[in-house]
Amino acid sequence: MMADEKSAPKPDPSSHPDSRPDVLAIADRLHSAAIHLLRRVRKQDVATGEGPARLSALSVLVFGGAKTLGELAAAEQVKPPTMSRIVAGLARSRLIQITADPRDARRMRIVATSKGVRLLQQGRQRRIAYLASHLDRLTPEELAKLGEAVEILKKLFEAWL
Amino acid sequence: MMADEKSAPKPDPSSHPDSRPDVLAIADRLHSAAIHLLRRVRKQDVATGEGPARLSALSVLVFGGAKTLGELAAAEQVKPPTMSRIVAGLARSRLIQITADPRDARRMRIVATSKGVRLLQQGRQRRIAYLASHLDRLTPEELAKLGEAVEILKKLFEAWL
DNA sequence: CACATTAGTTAGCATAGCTAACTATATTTT
DNA sequence: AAAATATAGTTAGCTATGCTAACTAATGTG
Repeated sequence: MMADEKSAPKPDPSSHPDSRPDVLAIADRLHSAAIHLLRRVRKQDVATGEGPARLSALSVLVFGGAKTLGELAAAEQVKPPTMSRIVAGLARSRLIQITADPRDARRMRIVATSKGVRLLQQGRQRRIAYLASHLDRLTPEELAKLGEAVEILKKLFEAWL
Repeated sequence: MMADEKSAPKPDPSSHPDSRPDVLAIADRLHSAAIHLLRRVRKQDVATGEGPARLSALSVLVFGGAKTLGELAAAEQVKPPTMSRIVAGLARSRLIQITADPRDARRMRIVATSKGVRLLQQGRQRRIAYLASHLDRLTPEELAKLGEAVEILKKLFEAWL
């Protein structure tokens, strides 16, 4: 895990394309906050018995429907051989079902099984409940600000890649 | 990577300790936003030539000063054998310096070398600059809200573990 | 001094990432 | 239609990160 890295070195606006000098400082702390958040939440996933790459690929299938191996690899930003092994592991645990594509024998059609859906939803439930139990310490005003910030980020990500 | 998972199932306030029903929804989206953010920013680290575990351990040393192997393992929430290999890798790349503790020959004193400090700062620079270049699309108002939210999270984390 | 505790290492296992080289099927070109 | 090319996945083999169990070495403690 990254260390706290509280204080970034002072940005020098004259040598940087950013028009506003505080953007770097906010980027810095946002980065640090995201690391801290996930570091804490991820520990809940151990209870599912599956590793993070498998859980993540499974979530693509559960929320996005049937995919080929190549589509899954692209969605996860991973190379095909890597996804090949992840898929093999998920199949061994009976969390996905693989069938042949009738149009193109090279392709595989991958779907989550009901067991896969169940496992993912329970894991998600655990993570979110854990995070929510801590957010519960915040005041309603703080919570509202957090909600707004998340919406801003969501919008930003849509225009990112 | 986790899929988007936009819409959480409606929370049932009667069956959950949360007094406010929207806490779960905010937790859900905050979690998703953190995943998306780090997924994007982490790719900048490839340029350092070191893996994430080594960079993270190195950052603890750079920002926290000398540590023993056990202290590093605790800071990274990792078991000693894991940290043992991470430290070996960092030493091989001359990013850290290991000396014996004169008081206790079992302990090792680990510090970042100037090469280590340089590498970490450059990597950090890259990550933050990349993130900042995207945050630059936001309005000053949005940026300010983001800054507030980060402060709220920071405060929350301090009272977390 | 004998025994227990503590700090790190070694061995061995699993997951997860990569590239290079392969097989099998489709598509395109000649 | 045959040959060449392109595409989908797999296999083999490397590195890095995580773990537990079992070990060595040094320190404390009775």
